[in-house]
Amino acid sequence: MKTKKGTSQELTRGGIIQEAREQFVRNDYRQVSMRNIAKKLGCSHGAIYYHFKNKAELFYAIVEKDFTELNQEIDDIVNCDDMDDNEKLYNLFLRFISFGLNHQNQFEIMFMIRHAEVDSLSQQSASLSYHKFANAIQQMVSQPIAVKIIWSAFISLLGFVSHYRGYVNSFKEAEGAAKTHVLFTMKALIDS
Amino acid sequence: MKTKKGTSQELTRGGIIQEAREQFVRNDYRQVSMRNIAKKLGCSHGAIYYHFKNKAELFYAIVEKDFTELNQEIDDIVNCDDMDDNEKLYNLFLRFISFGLNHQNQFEIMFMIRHAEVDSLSQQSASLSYHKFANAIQQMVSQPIAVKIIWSAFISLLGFVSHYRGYVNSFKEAEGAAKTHVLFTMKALIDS
DNA sequence: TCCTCCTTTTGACCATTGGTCAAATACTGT
DNA sequence: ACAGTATTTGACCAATGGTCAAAAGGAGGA
Repeated sequence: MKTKKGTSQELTRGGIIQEAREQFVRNDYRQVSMRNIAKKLGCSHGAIYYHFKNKAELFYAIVEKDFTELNQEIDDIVNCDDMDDNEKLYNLFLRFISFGLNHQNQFEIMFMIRHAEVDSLSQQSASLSYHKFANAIQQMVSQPIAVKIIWSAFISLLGFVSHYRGYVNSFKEAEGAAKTHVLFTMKALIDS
Repeated sequence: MKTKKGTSQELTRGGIIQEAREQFVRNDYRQVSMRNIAKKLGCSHGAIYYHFKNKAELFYAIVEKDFTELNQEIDDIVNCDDMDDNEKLYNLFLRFISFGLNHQNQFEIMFMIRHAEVDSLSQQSASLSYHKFANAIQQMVSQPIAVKIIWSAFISLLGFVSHYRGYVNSFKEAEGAAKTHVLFTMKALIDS
């Protein structure tokens, strides 16, 4: 049986992830330590290694969950009936940035920083999210657009997140600049 | 007297920087260790701390030098007489990306990653380079452009470097994509 | 040559990290 | 109660950045 202690104090994957996420929200991958997570959980750091092979795997568990959320958001916009294509595109871009700035450290690991430890795990998820994003764009634009151009648009949004992460604590703080940048990016995309 | 050993084996700021740069080119800030630099220099790691207050200061010394180079390149393009404004803009953007991908780890510290240790030092240089860049753009475009738009163009280029760093070892390997992205960014900038 | 003063350098030391693992502990089913 | 398995512990390892008293190396003067 995998289930154990029906009592109070159990150390579960879920519990570890929860605490790890809390630390991960505020600090970057390398600043968060297994020992500190353990301390907050009231267990030894060794115990965490029973539930997760290593730090990378623990963080990937978080990243994966959050990216499911991003994929869902993309789908929601694509399937929404209340907007025309232009509005959809605008919202898609803005949501992408919003997600990036509200999940800064997860985003960093997925799309920005190459991290030998985490890469092998995150690459697939990142690629999946990108393809959802690219497909969404294709559907929202009247004439077919070169893949290269979509890629440039993606890169452009990535740049926004890449720069503002660290300067800003949440999307709200950069909302104005984000809207400008989204319009900027749309202009290049649509007039192509 | 500051001067010492007229003999062979002296440990100088310059020598340390040179070795540090070599390591910094291949590895990221946190992967480079003072101890390894010392080992390659044939001295103890403590000795480096005599010449540099800490790791951040050592790396800033490198970063600063490289950014002087970037500023120079920007000036060269602005003052060049063989190109019209559009060509200049194209080259400015491409050179910016080129610099970013050929100085990945320096660039990362200057424009991308927020690093409490290094930030206080690098902020000024980064800001200076950005302003040179922004002014150059203003000069190359016929009608005056909103500051916000220039900022978006900068962010867009930053995104390119931000993503390709780590996937690619030098500008050459991403040249094709870079050209596409530069044209993409110019389109948004000029049609504004 | 020897002694002093100042500049460098050393290497032991500290705290902290990710990770491992044998041994101890807590549970579960019988 | 016992056996067997699922967890936890904490000592241990190899790194890291950083500090600092002590040692070494030089230059100049007597």
